Amino acid sequence: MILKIDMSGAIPIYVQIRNEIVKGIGKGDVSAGENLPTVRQLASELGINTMTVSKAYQLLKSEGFIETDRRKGAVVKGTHELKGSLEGLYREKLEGELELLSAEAKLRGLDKQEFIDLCASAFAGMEV
Amino acid sequence: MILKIDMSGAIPIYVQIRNEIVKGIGKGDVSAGENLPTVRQLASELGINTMTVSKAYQLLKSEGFIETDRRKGAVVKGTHELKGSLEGLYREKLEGELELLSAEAKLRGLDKQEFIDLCASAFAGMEV
Amino acid sequence: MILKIDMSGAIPIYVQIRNEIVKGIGKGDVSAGENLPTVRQLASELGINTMTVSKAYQLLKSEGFIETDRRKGAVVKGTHELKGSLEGLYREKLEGELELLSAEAKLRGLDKQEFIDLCASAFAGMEV
Amino acid sequence: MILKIDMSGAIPIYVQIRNEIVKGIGKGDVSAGENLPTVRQLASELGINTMTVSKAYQLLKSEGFIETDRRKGAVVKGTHELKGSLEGLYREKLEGELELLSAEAKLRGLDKQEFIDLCASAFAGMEV
DNA sequence: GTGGTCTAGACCACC
DNA sequence: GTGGTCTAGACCACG
Repeated sequence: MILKIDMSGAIPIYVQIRNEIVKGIGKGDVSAGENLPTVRQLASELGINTMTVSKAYQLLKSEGFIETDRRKGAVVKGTHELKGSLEGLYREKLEGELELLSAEAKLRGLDKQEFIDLCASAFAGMEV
Repeated sequence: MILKIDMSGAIPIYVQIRNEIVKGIGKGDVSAGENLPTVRQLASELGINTMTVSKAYQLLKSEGFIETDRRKGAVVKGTHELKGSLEGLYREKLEGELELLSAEAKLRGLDKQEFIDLCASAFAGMEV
Repeated sequence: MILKIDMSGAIPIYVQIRNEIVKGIGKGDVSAGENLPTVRQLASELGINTMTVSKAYQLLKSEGFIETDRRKGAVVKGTHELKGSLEGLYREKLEGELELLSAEAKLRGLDKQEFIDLCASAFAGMEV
Repeated sequence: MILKIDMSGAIPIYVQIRNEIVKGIGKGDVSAGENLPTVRQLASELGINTMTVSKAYQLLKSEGFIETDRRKGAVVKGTHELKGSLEGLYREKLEGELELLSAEAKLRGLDKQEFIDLCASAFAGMEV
């Protein structure tokens, strides 16, 4: 498990870790039922504080992406277990972010087709 | 010019203002050459400090979305004046964000078509 | 007399006018003894307030670059009349600015020769 | 880290701080990878508000001279990481400033050789 | 009237 | 501990 983290930059490290792991699950780098590295492992790999990693894991857990078991550590949950939870709120948030991204894309000179192609190829990267 | 701002919440107010204005420009609520409200106006409308609004305007200025003309206040720039500059960096950032969004969408149970439809309708909401 | 003015941007318009005129005198576009356009002329050409132009002329006068005569308007002074005045202060200011420019040039990757070549060609542009 | 700041005077304090730090990096007073004083430290040394220092740091950051690492504070970037980005715009700005300086130098009675010597010795003051 | 700057003091998230 | 954010109120230069 190798994560791209930008130590400087505005986004908090624990959020970056969370994001990278969500991407990793989406891409199938780690599948449902598999273990995430331990907090200590990941912290030492990235050269950061264990608290920071722990915070990321707690975030992932609270969002329903993983479960933490005292014996097995952090385990990725299946997609179907996630569906339906917070459905409405999530949709709203997603739509808001897409609205912002598409506004910016348009102002940067992308046309509709280019934008949609980018969206499609991003999603395609997720397919197993 | 009415902006939806979440006073509590993690995203800094000045970033929210920036985002809302980018959306507004994208949708055509304000067109190239038109004025944004003055710093004082917007600040009093939103019930916040002028410096917070000023910070948002400076951010928009540094990103090339607006200009501040000493005589006319803040003016929206044309879309074409933006193209090309830092093109590559922007693409990379956009792709990264779409990757994250599509990973999360997939894990939340959306299929490819649903995701793309959402992207398309977000872009369609922008000015023709 | 055509001046490049950036209406937005950090530098006050009257300072930009002052700078452009100093460059113009240096290049020989206007020679010692010649007239500058009247305040009204220049203001209408640039589409700005007469007060702004007037302020620029007052600045040039206070620095000794021009003289204003009620009958003849603003007249460019000769180089020799300028020499010696404020000699020490000017040198200090110039050295300070060159220090900053060379620091920045170095950090931007220019080597000494490139920097000096730029300085030389800038000065060469001034020779009549 | 001691900076010469002119509290009264036209140039904003945060710009002066930025300029002094750029010079400091150029001269090698602080090298790549080294830390700048913390915002609070510098603010109390200079007897000014933290926000003013913060503004200077953000400016330096936006220009690519420093990074702010949440763990280590503000860190000077290597010179090479700067090269190439916005190269053209920078050159234009530098040439414009040199044009103004050399025009003024000529009108103040400096000849070409004197001017170039000043440029050369300014650059020579920078770190080898 | 505008935006830009600064202060003094405060709170917060991050690590 | 750090930098980031925000406030309330003020002053200034610009045009």
